[in-house]
Amino acid sequence: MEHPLRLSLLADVVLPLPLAETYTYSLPESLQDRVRVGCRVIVPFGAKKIYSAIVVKVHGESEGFGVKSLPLTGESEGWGGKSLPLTGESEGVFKSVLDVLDPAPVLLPEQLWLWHWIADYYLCTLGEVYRAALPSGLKLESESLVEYNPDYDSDVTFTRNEQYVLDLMERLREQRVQDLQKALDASQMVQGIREALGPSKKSLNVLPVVKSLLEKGALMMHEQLRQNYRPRIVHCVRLTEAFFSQDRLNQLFDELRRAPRQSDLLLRYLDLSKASAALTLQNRQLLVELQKSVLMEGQSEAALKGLRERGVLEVYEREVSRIMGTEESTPSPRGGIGMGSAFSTAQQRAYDEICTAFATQDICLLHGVTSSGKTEIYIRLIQDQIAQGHQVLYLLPEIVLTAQLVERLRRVFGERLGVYHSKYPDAERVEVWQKQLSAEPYDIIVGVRSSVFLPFRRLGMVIVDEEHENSFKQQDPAPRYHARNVALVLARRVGAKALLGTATPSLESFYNAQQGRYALVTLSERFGQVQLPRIEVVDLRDRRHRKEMHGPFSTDLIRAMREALERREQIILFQNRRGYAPQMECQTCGWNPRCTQCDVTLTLHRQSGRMTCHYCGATYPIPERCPQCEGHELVGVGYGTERIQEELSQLFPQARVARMDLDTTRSRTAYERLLFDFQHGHTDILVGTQMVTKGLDFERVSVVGILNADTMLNMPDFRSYEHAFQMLSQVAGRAGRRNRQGLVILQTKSPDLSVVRQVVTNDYAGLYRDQLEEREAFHYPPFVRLVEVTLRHRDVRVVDQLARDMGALLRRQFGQRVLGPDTPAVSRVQLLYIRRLILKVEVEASMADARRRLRQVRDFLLRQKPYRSAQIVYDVDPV
DNA sequence: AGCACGCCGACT
DNA sequence: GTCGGCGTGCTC
Repeated sequence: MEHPLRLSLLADVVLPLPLAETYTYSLPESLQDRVRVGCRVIVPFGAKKIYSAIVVKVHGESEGFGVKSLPLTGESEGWGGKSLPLTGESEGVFKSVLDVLDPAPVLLPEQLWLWHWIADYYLCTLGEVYRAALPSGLKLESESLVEYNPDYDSDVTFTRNEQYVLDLMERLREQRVQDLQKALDASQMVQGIREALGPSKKSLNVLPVVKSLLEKGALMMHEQLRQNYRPRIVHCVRLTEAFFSQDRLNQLFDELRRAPRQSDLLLRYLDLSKASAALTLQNRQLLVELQKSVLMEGQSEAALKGLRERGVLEVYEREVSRIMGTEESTPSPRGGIGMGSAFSTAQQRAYDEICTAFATQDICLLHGVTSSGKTEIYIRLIQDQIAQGHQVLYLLPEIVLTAQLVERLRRVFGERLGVYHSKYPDAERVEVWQKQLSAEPYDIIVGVRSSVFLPFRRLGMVIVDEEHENSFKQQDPAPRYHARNVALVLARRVGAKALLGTATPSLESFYNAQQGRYALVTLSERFGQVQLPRIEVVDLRDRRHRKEMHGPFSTDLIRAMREALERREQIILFQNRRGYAPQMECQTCGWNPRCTQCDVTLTLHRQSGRMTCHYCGATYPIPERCPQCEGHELVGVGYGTERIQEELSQLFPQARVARMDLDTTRSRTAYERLLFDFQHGHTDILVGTQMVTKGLDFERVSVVGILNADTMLNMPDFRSYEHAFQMLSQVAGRAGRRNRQGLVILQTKSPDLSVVRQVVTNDYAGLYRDQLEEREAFHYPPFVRLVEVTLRHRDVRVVDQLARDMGALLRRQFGQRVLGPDTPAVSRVQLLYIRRLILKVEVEASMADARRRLRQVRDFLLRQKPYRSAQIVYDVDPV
């Protein structure tokens, strides 16, 4: 450390890859003072790739020798070729950092700490956390480009395929390798060359051809970092200072008498800039700045050129935020904060209780029935936080498109509010991220799951709305983290308060409240004395028996809908299956079309005229005849949202019916359109999946129909009743606003289940009591912690053997805490066979120890020959 | 996750 | 005899 001359530094970095280790790079002197922990750097990795990596540690060489992961074999070829002396003193041992991307860290120390916590707790790698945490605009990855070399040696000869690809490249000049295959396939289609290539070949594989063309020098290849994020630039026009005086302008108009176009343009400029000045007031700069595109509408470019040459106007570029656009029309009520809207006495009491609770406790559960006005309470708490100079993170589940809520919060908080949502363009998320790091960050962020990763310098409170929602738990790619729990960990770390709000608390949270770990505040009164809806249970078996079913609708439901339509009120129908029919069946022999890659029946989609696998997304044409018996009658069995919509149109031809499910809400705009239409009464009946259950507030919904509650009640899951209660209560809560009690028709084959009764009487306490008792008796959360183990392999025999081996190994470690292996209901997805084990860890036991053993078991098994190509996935606290 | 290297079947 | 399939191992 005391070498005064040159201390060469090393940086440990995290790559955006699922790798367990950090990697060490040397820091060229020129970069040393720019690098800090939390910065992004560009590093080469492997033979050719280049990535942006995050610096997690900067250290001197001797210290850096802790990188045991380096295989010090001494005969590494690729980088430097030097042997690696055990002292690690030599240059060339490590590759160099190529560049530093950020002048200041993009991650604050708390974020990095949180990354480590997540990787450790959820049994994943830092690289996986990195991938989830940063918006893709901040994650750079190189791509290979092939380029046509016009100067290639004309003596070389080419095969027919080479010549073909070369001709293509001569036109394209430069192309991403991934795109070249597509370009080739497309041109083959057009030219019908397939036959020329021989009938046996499905399609020409470009990679080998490109490789030989590279060797022959006809193509060149290089790696390029793709910059995904570009700031938005607008061109602005302003009057130069020389012409700020009225006299000078008058003189100018004289000069311009022969140039009417220029004169017009200048007049227009003065006009428009004054107009905008009138709106924005007092700012002298804004008085003269105008967006070029606005100014130039219907004007001539030549006139602008003339005025620029005279030095009257100047054109310049300005970076603008995508987030607010340029319309600053929303008045930002900076002074309005602290006013607050009128609280009901119940709200005031709840607010007071929360404040009192926070004096002694850090986490508070707000249990408030649907429409009790929780949002107003949040707003007041946010205002308090802002007044104290703190920031607030407001988390909400993925599915609730934030539009309604954001609109409401925007009215109160104006530009102090930032929105972080996966359905927004990535560039906007990058800007939110950068603003958080700036000197003037947002005071409140409303965001989904991934916003727990955003940097905050002064976080004072986290609000988790709809805390019971499962979409807070990331399912598929690791990290499988629960944003609510991560937010709680973050809050504790930075000393912030946490408020969990919901009408139907998760069992875990309510249990924590009962145990005194969380404060509990209850709000049992709907705002404005609106009554809870009346829930009518309709026994499907009985109605079927009495022939009172019309397809999926009982006569009870039809009557309720008809009456609502006559009163010009709106209806929401909930059916938790998308598509037309969840299954198809041959009328003659009973055959069902199944997915070739997954162990499931295919869902019929009328809209696309195809059959779809809801597990892998594959689609198939509808066969003309049954492949088993040649029969012609293949019919859809059961009801999806698409079919419900169709039946409704027949039942009520005059009603306007809309459908809200995954298929109709692919884009944010489509989603918002649907909501807008419903909200403004352009739709009478809204049919949908879970999406319609989530916190949407509509004024005129008087009837809610749950077409078939049994799909939820029969789930083979220890949480199925809890989930069913949550979902049914939430959807029921959509009914009956203001002046009239709503009506919910709940259709089920099991009307006598206790959970159905509890939904009807809104008896959360009853549900909680029953479920908790069961959880305790059968050792489920919150009495134990679960880790779900999923094994996948292409070969059934291998996966079965692995499942047995793993079961044995885990039992040796954990004894009877291991359940399984089992074969899940859907036993094969995307050609992979699936097995499952569950580990139950007592809450008193050391989870850290359990995690360490789980890691060991996984690493051990994946080193075994036959299991190398297997997937072993741990899901900590599965939902 | 890429990607390169290496070992066995269906085409020239 | 080669081309090209994907199993296996490595990346500072």
